[in-house]
Amino acid sequence: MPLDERKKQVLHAIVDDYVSTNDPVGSKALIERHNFNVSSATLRNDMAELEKLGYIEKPHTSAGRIPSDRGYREYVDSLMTVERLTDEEQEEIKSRIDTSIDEVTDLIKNATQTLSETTGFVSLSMSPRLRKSFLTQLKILMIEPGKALVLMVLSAGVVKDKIVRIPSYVTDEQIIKISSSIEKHLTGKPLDEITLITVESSVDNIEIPQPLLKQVIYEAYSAIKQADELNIYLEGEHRMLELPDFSTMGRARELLGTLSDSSMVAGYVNEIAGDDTPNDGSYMIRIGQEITLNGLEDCSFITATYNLTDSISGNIGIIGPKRMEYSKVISQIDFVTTTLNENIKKLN
Amino acid sequence: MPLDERKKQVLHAIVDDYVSTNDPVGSKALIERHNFNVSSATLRNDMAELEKLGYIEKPHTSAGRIPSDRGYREYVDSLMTVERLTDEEQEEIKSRIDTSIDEVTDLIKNATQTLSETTGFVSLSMSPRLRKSFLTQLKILMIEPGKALVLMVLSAGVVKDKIVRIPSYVTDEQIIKISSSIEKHLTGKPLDEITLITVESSVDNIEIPQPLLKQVIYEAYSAIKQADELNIYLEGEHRMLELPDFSTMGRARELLGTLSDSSMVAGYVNEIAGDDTPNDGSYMIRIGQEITLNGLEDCSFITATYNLTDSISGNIGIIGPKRMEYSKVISQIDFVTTTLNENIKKLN
DNA sequence: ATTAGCACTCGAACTCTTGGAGTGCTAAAT
DNA sequence: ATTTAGCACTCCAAGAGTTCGAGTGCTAAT
Repeated sequence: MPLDERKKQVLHAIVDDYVSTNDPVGSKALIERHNFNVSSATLRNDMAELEKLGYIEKPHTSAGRIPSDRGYREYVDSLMTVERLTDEEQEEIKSRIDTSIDEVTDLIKNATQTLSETTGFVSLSMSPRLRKSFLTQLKILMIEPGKALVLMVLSAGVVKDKIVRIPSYVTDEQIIKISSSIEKHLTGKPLDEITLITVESSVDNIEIPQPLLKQVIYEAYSAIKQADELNIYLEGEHRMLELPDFSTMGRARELLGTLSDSSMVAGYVNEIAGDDTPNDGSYMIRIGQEITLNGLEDCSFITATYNLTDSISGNIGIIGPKRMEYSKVISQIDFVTTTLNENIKKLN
Repeated sequence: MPLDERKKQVLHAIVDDYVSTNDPVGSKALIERHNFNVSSATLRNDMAELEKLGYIEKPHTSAGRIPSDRGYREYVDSLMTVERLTDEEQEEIKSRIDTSIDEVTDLIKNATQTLSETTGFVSLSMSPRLRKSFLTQLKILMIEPGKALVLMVLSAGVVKDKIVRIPSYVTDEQIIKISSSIEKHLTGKPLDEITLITVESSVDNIEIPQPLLKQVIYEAYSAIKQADELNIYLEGEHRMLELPDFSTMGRARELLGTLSDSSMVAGYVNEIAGDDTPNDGSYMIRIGQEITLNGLEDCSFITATYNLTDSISGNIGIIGPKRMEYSKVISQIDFVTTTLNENIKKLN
């Protein structure tokens, strides 16, 4: 049974009021603050109904109501309207984003910081998933005997490198040979199509002792694979302590404890980013219990997608209390992401 | 007036008890827990004296005493004895340190994490100060038109690189020329002796248009300078929330807020690392108000020095509550640092 | 379907009380 | 000159009790 118009308004109002006051909202307060042309008793009936349907709940018998996860979900999906930021707000964000940065990763970091500052929440960004990008250059450079640098340039203009250990008697010439041979065969290949076998077969007819060759190749391969790893960057954890929602030590502790395990968070973000294909290419939301990470039951995740190229993208977003101004936060994320994308384009 | 023997013992006992119980300690409790062969009244007199001298203080009239910053300082400087860790504790630490890591920065990170885990406090490491290290290789590699990678290998075996923008009409050959010319002249020079002028003069007689050359050189120079920047790595901030010392939101907020500004912390650590020349090459301590960072009035800093080479070193240490088991923590830091140094050596 | 009225609930905030651990001081003992 | 026993005093922490107000659900009337 779909909600009738007034019930929708009531739910909308409850979410708005609760978000702004942080107090459970009661029927009387609702009447005072909004122009329902009915009495509080009527609202009480509506609220009882909304509770039965699972949209709102009461912390205890004689308190007002607060939105449940489902209530927030309904609000986000069908009730709210996302407004554009005002010109001032846009200006504010733009001014914080440093346009002089010329390395993509720094650019993304900068946008992430901006996001945390403007929302007041934890922000995060995930490195682009590079499995679809392809190698444009691969060089192995001798650093000193026993130590080499594998340097890769990927299609997105991303540069990755890794120091690898090699047998100390491998010579400069041998490395150069191996390097150019691998490069010749692998250039243009997507990262996820490169396997140990591909790498090995790319150096077929080189007159270098097998075991030695094997080891160098293995190191080169693992360097390539490492370039494909997920990287997450979290920013502004301490801001969570400012929020009344986490003003009890227990909650705060659990939350920051979980966030400190960044690879766990990364895994989760990656998961939800894969789940939804963002409808209009915009944002994905997870609310409260929908989040499977420990200690984030009172949080919401909102992530958007930024693009390095048409096919290579990463995520940027926030983790905030589920009691947040979704409309505003979404438009902030949206604007930051848009600005970020523009700046990335300018770099190419 | 130096403290007489019993007063020293009293102060020692007060610090020990307060650290382990987190309760202000009174004369009776002291008698109960320690073998002073005097009455509580005598201890009361001693305590009054110690208070007059500024070693201890009372939170309020009818509470026990707690050590003042000065009291901790006395304890650390002259009272405590640093014990070796037990074999089990050493084993514990060793097992957490991953010996298979083969990149120095990862090694340091790993040691820092271990330090936070074993102490339960925030740990930190500062990248080595590289100004004294010298260039062993410098290459500029073309990535794509308009984009190049400056790659530096420093004497300590450290590899640094930076993507730089260059005019898009600079050709591969030109870059190679510039690169090898800079490398030839700069190899062997300590970082802090490299100025823009040095770099410029190293490419004196190259037949490349001046303005273009200038820009490439400037970028190369700034890449070199960037390699010399201080980098700090902080780990385990969330653990501070577990401590009773920061169980009030206000303190916790302020603390984490300050720690979130890592460049500020870096600046401070650098400062104190420069202040003291560690006597026996071991650790430096700052207690309570001695720390000039906001919100760290109830903390102590302990840092030690790790060495990449004889002349190149960085810092590793912890930030914990000033109410900590100094003796134990110091030996933990000491052991982690020793282990780290050993592992670094193994890499060379 | 809506509303007025009413009895009932429950937590937040306050006050009050009590108990215990601590102190400083004084006067006697060593 | 130290040390100690004794005592009056202080003050916080914790628990118990009280009050207050915003909320609720239900019923009967509109």
